Amino acid sequence: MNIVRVALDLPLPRLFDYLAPDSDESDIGRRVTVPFGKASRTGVIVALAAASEHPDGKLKSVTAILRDMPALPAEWLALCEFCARYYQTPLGEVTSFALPPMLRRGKLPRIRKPAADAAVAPAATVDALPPLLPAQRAAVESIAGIDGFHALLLHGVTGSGKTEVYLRAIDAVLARGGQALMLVPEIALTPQLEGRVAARFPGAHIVCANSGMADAARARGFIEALTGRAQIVLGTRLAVFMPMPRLQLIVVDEEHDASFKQQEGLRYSARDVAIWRAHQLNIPIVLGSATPSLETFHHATPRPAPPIPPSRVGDMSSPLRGSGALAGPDLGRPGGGTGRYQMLELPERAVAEAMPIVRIVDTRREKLQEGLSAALLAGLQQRLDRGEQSLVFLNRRGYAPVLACPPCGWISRCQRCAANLVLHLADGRLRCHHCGFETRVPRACPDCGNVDLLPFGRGTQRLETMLVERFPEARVLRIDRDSASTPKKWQALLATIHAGEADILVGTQMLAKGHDFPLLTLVGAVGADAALFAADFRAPERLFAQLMQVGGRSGRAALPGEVLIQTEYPDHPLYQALVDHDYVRFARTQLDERRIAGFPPFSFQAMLRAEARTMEQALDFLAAARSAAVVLAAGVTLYDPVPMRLQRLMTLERGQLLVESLSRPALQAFLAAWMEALYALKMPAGLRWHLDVDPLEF
DNA sequence: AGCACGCCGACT
DNA sequence: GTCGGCGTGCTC
Repeated sequence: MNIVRVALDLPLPRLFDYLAPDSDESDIGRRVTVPFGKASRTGVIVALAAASEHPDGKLKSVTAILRDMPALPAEWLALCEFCARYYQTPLGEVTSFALPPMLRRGKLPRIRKPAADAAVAPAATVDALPPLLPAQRAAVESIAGIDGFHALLLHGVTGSGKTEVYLRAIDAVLARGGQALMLVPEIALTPQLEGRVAARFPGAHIVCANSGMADAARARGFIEALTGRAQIVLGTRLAVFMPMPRLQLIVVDEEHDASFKQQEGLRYSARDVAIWRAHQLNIPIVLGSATPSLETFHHATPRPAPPIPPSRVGDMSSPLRGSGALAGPDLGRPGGGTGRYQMLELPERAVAEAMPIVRIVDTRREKLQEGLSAALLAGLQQRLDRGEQSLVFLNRRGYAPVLACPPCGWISRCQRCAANLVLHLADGRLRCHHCGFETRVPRACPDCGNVDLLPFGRGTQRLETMLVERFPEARVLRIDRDSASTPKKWQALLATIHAGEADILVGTQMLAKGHDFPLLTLVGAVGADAALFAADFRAPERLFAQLMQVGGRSGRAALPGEVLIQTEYPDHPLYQALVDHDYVRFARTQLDERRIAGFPPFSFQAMLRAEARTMEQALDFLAAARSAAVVLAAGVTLYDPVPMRLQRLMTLERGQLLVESLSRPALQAFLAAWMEALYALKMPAGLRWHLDVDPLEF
């Protein structure tokens, strides 16, 4: 009997079998329409079978096997299967997510006439290529010399020429007739990058993949990748699922960036999945960053002597294949890493100028003016006098984080979330940054009628207002999610900056990524200290990366740059490392702390989260989940269920339960068994839960 | 996730 | 006497 096993987009961890008399091997990897209950659905055939465990008489027949495009290759299915296993997500949810929406629904885009792609014209002529620095050349040669799977960390500051190294590596792949995949953190960066790549490979067929694309274009790109017509695929995290039969190189730019981890639905890390995929295909992967994630840095740090037995290559159960199923991480060896990746250093800027000078401004003894120190104000005045641009970096939008009535103690709170409403004076509203709720700013205190409500704290709007008053001759431009709410507005702001029509920029982390501002010579960082003592153990790592990145915006052209960091902890090692541009020192210090505390990368984690109408319900469920887990939990630590840091979101109370292990395989084995138990657990109505493997947020 | 079936309160 | 609440059970 011909039976097909179908992955359907349902929150059920199993496949569904259907009769398909006319099916054969070539249908594995095809989309298929099937009757389901009283509805019809589209899924993917992942296997054929001669018999089903489901009672024979109850099998339905497929409606239609869609043979309208090439079947998805076995390695694509294997990639989805890995994600399903590793992230404990039903296979049908993974395949559905990995397909563009149009194909998922069983449709096809209208196929464009195959534009007469010139035969592969790999590179511009060699003499037109920019010259390489010695370190770049060494990196290019290292990559070129690789045969088979190899992960490389390309570590280099902003401006050190990482992109040029990627392009050379891609060039070599195209010359061999292969396909290359390049992942970048943000949609906003793809057009810019696409321009650069297209200019470099004028004859090549380049395809973009990101969630902002129109349905048809995305589906078309997917099919072009699948048929092998696309030579280069550029995209955000979801592009890691593009089928590419001749894939020979993966590049992950800004690999440390948190946006490679999806925070909802399939909570995958595109960087980690990319590493697994490179291993699966036995090809090299290049991870690039000025401030690598500590996980990656750890793997790219050589093992300490004496050498530990070689790692077990070929263990497909984990994306960062491990040092053997039962081996723990390398605890107790300060300064040592795992040596699984190769480190490629780009120590200097490719363009001729020096790194910006970083200075710490001690604000403990000083009376600040609206949060700004005399040193920063003087710096701004100086740049203004010289006709250069400055940037004040404050990672908090709005006018003030809260509005309060001092006499009676009222503060602006969100009705739906355990959070304050942020004052947005520019449009006279109070807004919740978590759920989007907003109201007019009240004229008087809703509790006591007092009309003297006071804003507390400072956001970008308030800084902007202050700077306009303080420097009336300056053109002050604010760049945050409010002022750059659409791509069009964002482009307009960028154009204004590039045209030199702004003197002082006030901005959030939006400004930190990927853009050069040639006229910018001063960056002031305000309010950074908060991250130093945050509950999240990754906060310092993020702060360092952010300050390094925002500092890198200054002094990229002919003008030297300066960075002023205002702090009440001028001696903090994080800031001192920034002064010295010493990422490696910072990373080692952090890794030592993590080693002692037993945090990743020295342990592996998963987070079970639950949301319900009451916190009691949420925590009760987590407690029940914990009880169900205890018998399974060999080699795994289960912590107590606790409320999440943002306790209530959209009127739902949220709790979480952390699971930790020194062994990734042990954690994986535990999670698989645990999920089975959890699916069997009875749930109060309205309770929802999910598992987050390798969580980034706590 | 949908979508059924299935027993207990206020409406034409 | 019926419309409808969401509890629980199933989908090849």
